[in-house]
Amino acid sequence: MATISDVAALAGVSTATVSRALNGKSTVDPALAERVARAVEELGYTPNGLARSLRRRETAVLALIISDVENPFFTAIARGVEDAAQAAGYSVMLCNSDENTAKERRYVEVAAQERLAGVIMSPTTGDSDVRPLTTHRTPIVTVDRRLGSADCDAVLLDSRAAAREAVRHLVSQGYQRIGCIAGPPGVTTADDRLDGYRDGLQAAGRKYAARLVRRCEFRETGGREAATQLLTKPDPPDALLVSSSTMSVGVLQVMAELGLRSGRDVGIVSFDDAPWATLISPALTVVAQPAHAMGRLAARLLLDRIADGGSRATTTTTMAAQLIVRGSSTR
Amino acid sequence: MATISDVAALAGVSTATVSRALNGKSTVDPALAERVARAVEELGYTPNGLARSLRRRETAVLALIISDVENPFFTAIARGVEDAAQAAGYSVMLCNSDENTAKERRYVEVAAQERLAGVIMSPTTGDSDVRPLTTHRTPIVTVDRRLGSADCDAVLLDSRAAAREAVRHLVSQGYQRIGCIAGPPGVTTADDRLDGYRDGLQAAGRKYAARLVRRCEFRETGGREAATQLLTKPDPPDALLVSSSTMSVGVLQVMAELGLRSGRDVGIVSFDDAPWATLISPALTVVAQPAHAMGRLAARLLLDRIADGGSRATTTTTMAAQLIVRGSSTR
DNA sequence: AAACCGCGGGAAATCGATTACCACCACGCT
DNA sequence: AGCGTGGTGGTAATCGATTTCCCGCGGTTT
Repeated sequence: MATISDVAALAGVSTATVSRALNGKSTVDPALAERVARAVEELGYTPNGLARSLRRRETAVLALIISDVENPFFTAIARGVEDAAQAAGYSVMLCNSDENTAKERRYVEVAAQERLAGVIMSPTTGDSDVRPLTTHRTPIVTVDRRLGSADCDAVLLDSRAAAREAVRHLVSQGYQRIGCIAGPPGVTTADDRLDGYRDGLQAAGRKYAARLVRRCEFRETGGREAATQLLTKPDPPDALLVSSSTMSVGVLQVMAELGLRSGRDVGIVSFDDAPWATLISPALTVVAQPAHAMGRLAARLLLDRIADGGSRATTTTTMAAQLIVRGSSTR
Repeated sequence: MATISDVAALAGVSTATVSRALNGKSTVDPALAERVARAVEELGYTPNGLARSLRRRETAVLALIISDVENPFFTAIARGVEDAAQAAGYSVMLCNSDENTAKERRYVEVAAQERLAGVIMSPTTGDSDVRPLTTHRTPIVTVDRRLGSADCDAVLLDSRAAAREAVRHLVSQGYQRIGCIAGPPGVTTADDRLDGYRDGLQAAGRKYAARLVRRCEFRETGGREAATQLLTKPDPPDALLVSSSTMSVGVLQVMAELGLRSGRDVGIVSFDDAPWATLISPALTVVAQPAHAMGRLAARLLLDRIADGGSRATTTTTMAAQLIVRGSSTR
C-alpha cells in the first residue's frame, strides 16, 4: 500500500529522486540512492505498474490468444512464445478463446483496454474482429491461422502441402478409399488441409468423394463423431487423414470399439506429433509441426514490431511440416 | 487513441457526464447519453483500462500461475479457473512458472505490480515467496499444492490417501517389489504421494526400500531417467506407482524399449487420467484427479475473497481422487 | 412566499507513477 | 571577475479515467 510519496517522505527526498533512483535513468547521489533503497526495503514498496504504464504509455505484457489450452499443439506454441518473451523481459498473458468467437472478442477488447504491448493470436475464424486493437495500433501477429481482416505478420505451417504429402504417402501404401476428417469451415488451417487432401487425391488420379469426408471440431469428441459416421457405414474409408492429435484420440477410441486395427484395417495419418504417438500400437504416423519454433518466431516478430513502431512491412512466414511415418499408415 | 475528453468535446458535455453515461452509475439525461454514445461510436473510443484501474484501485483480471502449461493436469485446472472467472466477468492471465522458482517469483511480482484482483497458484515449492502479494493484501488461493509461508485458501487433492490406495491395489494384484517414481523434494504433492506410498507398503506389512524409489521432475524426461535407472538394475521393481501422466509417458517409452509389457512384467499405476490412457494396450490404470472441478472451485474461492475483502477465515478443501483400474496393473 | 429537496451535470481533485523544466551549485576557462 | 557548463534534485505538469463537491433549477412543503 506504500506509494512513492511515502518512500520519498521516509527517505527525505522528492518523488522525482525516488523515481530516478529506482529506474536509474539519471545519476543520483549514491548517499541518496542508499537512503531510498532503505526506505523501499522498510516499507516493502512495490511500484504501481498501472500508474507507471499509464504515464509511460507502454506495458511489458503481451497477450497470446489461443483457441484451445487443452490442445498440446497450442500449449507448445505458448511455451515458445513465453521463452522468447521472457528473454526480452516481457510477460505473457495467455487467453483461451475456446474456439468461441465471443470469448475471443472479449479478450481482444481486454488486450486493447489494458493497452498491452502486443497480441499474438490464432484466430477462431479468418474474419475475427480485431478492430479494438487496430484502432490503437497495437501490433498483432497471427500464428497457425490467418486473419483476412487485418494486415499483420503471420507465422503459418504449410498445411496444404503437408496434407498433400500425407495423402501421397497413404496412396503409396496401397490404401484405396482415403478419407479426411477436417476442422470446421472458416478456420483457415481446416480449409487448407482439406484443400491439400483434394490436391493429393487429384495428383494420384483419384476422385474426391464427399462421403469420405467429415468436418468437425478440433476436439476428441469431434473426432469420435466423425469417425463413427465414417466407419460404420457401408463401404467405409480404408484410410483417414485426421487434422489434429486431439481428434485422433477420438478416432482411435472409436476404432478400438469397432475392433478395427490401425494400419491393417484403416490407415491413419494425424496432424501433430503427440507424446503418446509412439506408445500406442501400431505407433501413429504423424505430420509433425514445429509448434515451439512457431511460437518463438511469432514472439520475436511481435517484439520487433513493438520496438520499431510498426514501420516494417508485414511478413508471412510459412514453416514446413515433417511427415513421420510409423505403423499406423502401413499395412 | 481517442480519450474521454475527445468524446466529451464531440458530444458537447463534460468528461464526468461521459463517464457516468458509460458506466451507468448515476442517471444521465437520455438525450445526452445518446449524444455520448454517438461520439463514442464515431471516435472508436475504448476506455483506457489502466487509467480506470488506477483510479478505481481494482482490476477485473486474475492471475493463474501454474508450473507447467504442457501438463494436461494443469491445463484442465486452467479451464476450470477460466470457466468460473469468465462467468463472473473476470479475465485470466495464465502464467507458466515452468517449475522454476525465479520465473514464479517474477510472475508474482508482475501480479503485485499490476494490482491484479487475485492470484491462483500451484507453488513450485512449499516455501515460495509471495510477499509482494501479501503486502498488498492481494488474495491468494493455492491449487494442487500447499504454501507454507502464507495463510491462504487451498484446493488440494488427498494425494496421500490416493497413493496409499494405489499401493493397496498393486499389493492385491500380487506385485512383490512395488516401486515409486515421485516428484522433486519440496513439492508438496511429491512429498505427499511418497508418504502415501510408504503408508501403503506399511499397511501391507512390506518394508520400504530406497532402491525402489526415484525422485525426478514431473516431466517425460524425468520419467525416462527414473525408469531407466529402476528397470535396468538387478532385482528391479515389478510394479511402479508413477506420480504424473507426463512422467508415465517416459516410463512407458523406456518399458517399450526394454521389451517390458505393463501389467504382466511391470504393474503400472499413474496419477492423472490422460486422454490416451485407454488407447495404449494394456490400458493404463490411473488415479484420476478432478482437475477441472479443482480449478473451478479455486476461482470461486478467490472471487469470494475478492468480494468480501478477505474477512472470511481461510479454508482448505481436499478433494478425493478416483482409482480407475485398467489393464496395466493386473496380471 | 420562504424554505427545502432532489436531481442532473460541470469543475476540479484524485489515483501513483514519470518527466519536463528550472534552480542551484561547483568548477573551469578566458 | 565573470561566464558558461554539467551534474543534482525539487516543483509541478502529465497520463486518462473516476468521483467528490457544489451549483442551479424545478417542484413541493409549510
